[in-house]
Amino acid sequence: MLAKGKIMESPELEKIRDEFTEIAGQLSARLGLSRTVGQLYALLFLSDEPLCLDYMVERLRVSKGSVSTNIRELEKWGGVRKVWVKGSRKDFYEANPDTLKIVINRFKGGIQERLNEMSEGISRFEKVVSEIESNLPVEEKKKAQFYREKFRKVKKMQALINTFLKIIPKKILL
Amino acid sequence: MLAKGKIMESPELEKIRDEFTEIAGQLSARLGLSRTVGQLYALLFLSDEPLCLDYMVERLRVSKGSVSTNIRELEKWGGVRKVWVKGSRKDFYEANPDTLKIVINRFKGGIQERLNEMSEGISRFEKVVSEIESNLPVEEKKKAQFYREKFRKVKKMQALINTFLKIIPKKILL
DNA sequence: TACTTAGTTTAGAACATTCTAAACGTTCTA
DNA sequence: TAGAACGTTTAGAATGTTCTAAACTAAGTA
Repeated sequence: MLAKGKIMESPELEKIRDEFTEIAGQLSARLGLSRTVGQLYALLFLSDEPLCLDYMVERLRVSKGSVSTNIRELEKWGGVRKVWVKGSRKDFYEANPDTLKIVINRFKGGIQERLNEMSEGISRFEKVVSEIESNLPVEEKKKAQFYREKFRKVKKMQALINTFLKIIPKKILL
Repeated sequence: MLAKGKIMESPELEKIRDEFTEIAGQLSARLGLSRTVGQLYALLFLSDEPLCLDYMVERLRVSKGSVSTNIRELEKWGGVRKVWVKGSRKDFYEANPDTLKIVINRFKGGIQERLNEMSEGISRFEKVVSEIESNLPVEEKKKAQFYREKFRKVKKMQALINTFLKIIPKKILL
């Protein structure tokens, strides 16, 4: 199953590895990823050699389909990469050791997407308000003004977050 | 329904408000909160007066139970606060205007909890490894060493994230 | 060509989350 | 004290996600 054939493991080390992957799985689930994604990454992170699908299936007791789907998900955002192991026609994977970078990039990407969605909405709203404002009765005009103010606040927040996201890598990575 | 009696609204402004809350709801859902929490906060954020449960029920077309539960969730982490409106025995709420602070605090808290869980695990693992290491066969000793190294890496990451979380408020808030 | 091996895709099962509707407990009012 | 007003709690419905099992595709091997 392993790249260079299976070796016997001490039950204690085996247990540590299982618990490690389990914790990573929970972490992953809490962060909005699937549990299996976290488990897979952890398993590879804690391995000194590339692993094949069947091995991961056996170790984590999950279905082959699930491993297949989730490992490709991981691959998509650079969490693991496929490696060649000569003498085998299986796919082997190894973890990208730069865990922090992976997490941060994914995280940044997600936030930025959301911010963009919000921005589109806000622009649209501002446009509508300026179009209708002159035709509103006094009371409503006040409300329109109030909305404007709020939209400005939201945009300011978005800008803050954006500049902040840009400085993250410098601050945290080395 | 409103604190000072209901006023007619222009349909355009009404539509903007509904879309605004909708977007906030989606944002909220993506960030791991319930959709309704986001909608409630957005509705209050965009209101120039405190709102009561029934009004929120009517505006968002969600059940009273859901509003009750979710507004208290929001209250718990400082997103909204209950205000007194004289002449009514209803509960009125207003949004904490410091949106960014709320989000960041919640976010920080969540991450820190997860880090602590991880830390506990890692400490336990390190203890076990050092206890059993001397009794392991050569091949396994190497693996134990390898595990140690990985644990050290994880701890280093945790430390980085922790110091980073501490500087967030200064960097982003004002 | 038939068989084996490996990975992918998919229909539906299992599960967790969040909602609704309704019952409920309190507090106020007449 | 009866009834209304209000918010809370809860059982179960609706929904969404992620898994499994099995069918499938592709590629190597005998």
